[in-house]
Amino acid sequence: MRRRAITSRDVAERAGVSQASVSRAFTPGATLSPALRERIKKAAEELDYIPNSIASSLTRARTNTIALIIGDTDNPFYIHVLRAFLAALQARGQQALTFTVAPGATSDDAIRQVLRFRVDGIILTAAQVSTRVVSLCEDRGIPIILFNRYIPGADLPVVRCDNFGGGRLMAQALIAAGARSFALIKGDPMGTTSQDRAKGFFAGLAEAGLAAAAVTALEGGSTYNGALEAFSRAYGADDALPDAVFAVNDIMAMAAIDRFRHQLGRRVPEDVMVAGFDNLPEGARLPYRLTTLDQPVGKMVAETLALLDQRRSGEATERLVPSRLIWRDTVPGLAPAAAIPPPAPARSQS
Amino acid sequence: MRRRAITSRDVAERAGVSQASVSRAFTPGATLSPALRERIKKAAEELDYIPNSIASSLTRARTNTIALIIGDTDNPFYIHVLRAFLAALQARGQQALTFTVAPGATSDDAIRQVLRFRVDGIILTAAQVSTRVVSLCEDRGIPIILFNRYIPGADLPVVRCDNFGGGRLMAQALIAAGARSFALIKGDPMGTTSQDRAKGFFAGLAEAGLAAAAVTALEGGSTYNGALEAFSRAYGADDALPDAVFAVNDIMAMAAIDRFRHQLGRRVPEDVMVAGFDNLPEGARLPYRLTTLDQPVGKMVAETLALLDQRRSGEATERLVPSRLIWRDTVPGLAPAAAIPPPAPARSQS
DNA sequence: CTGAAAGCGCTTACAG
DNA sequence: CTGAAAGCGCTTACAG
Repeated sequence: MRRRAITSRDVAERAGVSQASVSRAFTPGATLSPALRERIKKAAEELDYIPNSIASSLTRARTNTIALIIGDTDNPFYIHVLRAFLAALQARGQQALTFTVAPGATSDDAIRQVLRFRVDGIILTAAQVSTRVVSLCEDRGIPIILFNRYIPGADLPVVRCDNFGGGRLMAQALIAAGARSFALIKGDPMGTTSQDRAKGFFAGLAEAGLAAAAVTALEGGSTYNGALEAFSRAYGADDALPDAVFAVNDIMAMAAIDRFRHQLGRRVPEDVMVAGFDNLPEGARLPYRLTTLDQPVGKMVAETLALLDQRRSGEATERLVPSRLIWRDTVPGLAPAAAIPPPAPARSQS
Repeated sequence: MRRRAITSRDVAERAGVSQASVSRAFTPGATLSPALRERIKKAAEELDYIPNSIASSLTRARTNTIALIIGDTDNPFYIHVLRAFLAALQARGQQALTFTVAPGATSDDAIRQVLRFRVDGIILTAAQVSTRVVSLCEDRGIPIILFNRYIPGADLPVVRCDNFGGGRLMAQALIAAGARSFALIKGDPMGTTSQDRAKGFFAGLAEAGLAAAAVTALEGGSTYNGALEAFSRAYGADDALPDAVFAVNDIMAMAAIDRFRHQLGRRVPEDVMVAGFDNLPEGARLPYRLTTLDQPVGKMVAETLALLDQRRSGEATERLVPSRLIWRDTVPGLAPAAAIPPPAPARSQS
């Protein structure tokens, strides 16, 4: 039943040429007379020949495969990032070896796996790595690029949003909207993204002369449920609410809105303003109409792949992409709702 | 800079053994004296040796890699499915080569790619294939398993939810809740999933003596935005609403609720009942509290991997998994809200 | 238990 | 332009 696979040698025999010529017929750019090429293609077609790229990977020492390691699949933002990478990689004709890593866990195991496969590059999203494993990659000349995260010790190329700048911008915006007391809900304590957004937010407040005492800090673990619990513990039925809540990502901002509206019967933005960060398509929908900061996923993905192409794994590079304020309805009064561009989805409409 | 990779030969030299013994030291189950094994492991460690699985794939004719082809990343359900597969595959020590396919497009190109890579199996989710490509897989002994879809022509193993039964069940439930006029919104016109749910729904109505005339059928393309547009066209501010809406998936049910509540100012369920299918975690949240049918993703994924292990690619097998009614707040009166189990997330809380 | 050798299916200098 | 041959880094009969 499971017959031996058809190889280039079988095709060669049928076409009456050498095996090397068959290989050339399937190698773009190889020199081969049109006559031979045609004869070979015909024989290959008749035999349903499909070249074995495992074998070609072995000789060329390139697999045409990129590893995608994603550390926070609970945050829809990284799902959109994953979709964008998968689409972009496919468009480039590259394969994607996808790994997910439990939050908090290190991606060392995944990377060791990936190293066996001799991938052409590694993209690391919202996940941790040890410097030990980073140097294993460097020794092998396999570029590893950080997406929206940096690692203080290691000197890796990174593409990230200006998280600090975004946090600062949002502080200014909320102050302009009249807020003077705040809650800030943070995400992954190990993640530089959450930390930088929080730092930027505090910096923005400080510049306006508002003390850190005006801020209640909460931990939401970057998930909807984590944030819902944090808000439930922090704000009961009779508690006074802050003027504004800044969630370091949209999914936690959505949890804030749900807590206030559906469990406490408060109004957003009249009783409490809420703002997020990411510009998820989900946050743009009618139950939320969330004011947020846009992370340009498409642009960040393109920058990442461009860095990968340069593959100077030695030189550290940083591509900082700015975020942009998106005014919707959960913070009052600064921009007409109609003027707000919808988020640009990764590939199609969500 | 990029030095030659360390191979088993280097390790052999350092340990003073043959290259074959090094290979055995890294092959579970191979016979090798403990003394040698230890000496080899030590040398390997010192050299940072990582076995090349491209080479081993070539000799063993197994890559330990499964292709995941997913055709509808706009529907969050399939994102949850993808996450579940990635987690399960990793737990089994297998790699996942992930492809997305644009809705409506065929996965033939992706499968041809994958065939070059000599994957150990292909899982096809919400995507089309041609019978031509199916037979290419069969010829090569590569099992291909359909997840939540079947292909009338081809005789492929499939794991799917009892979509017909679920649609029928929901018809009965809505009738029991008092509904007599209905809107039904369908998804991908090419997808058997959407079709079967709709058929089951009509069957359930017919059994209760309700004519198909009591149903307004809409096309939502399985997306939030597609469904929102369909409802916007079908129901304006002054239009009478049906007693109940059955959306063939949750994401379209969420669009229905948003349209009615936020754009038309109607109440759900008082003015119109809404039910979905999938039991998305998103639909369980406070703004929706959606009544729906649960698809047991974890179980379906486990069944799929079990089928893959059998890899009798000739025999067609069908694993039908039942769905279960989840009563929440968008259909009144049949079960206490507190008694409803939350959806079981793929890996952790969403 | 261990080693020498053949082989997996390609690519790519090297000749001609 | 084309072919014969070596080689990529493993695994696995086959001897000993």
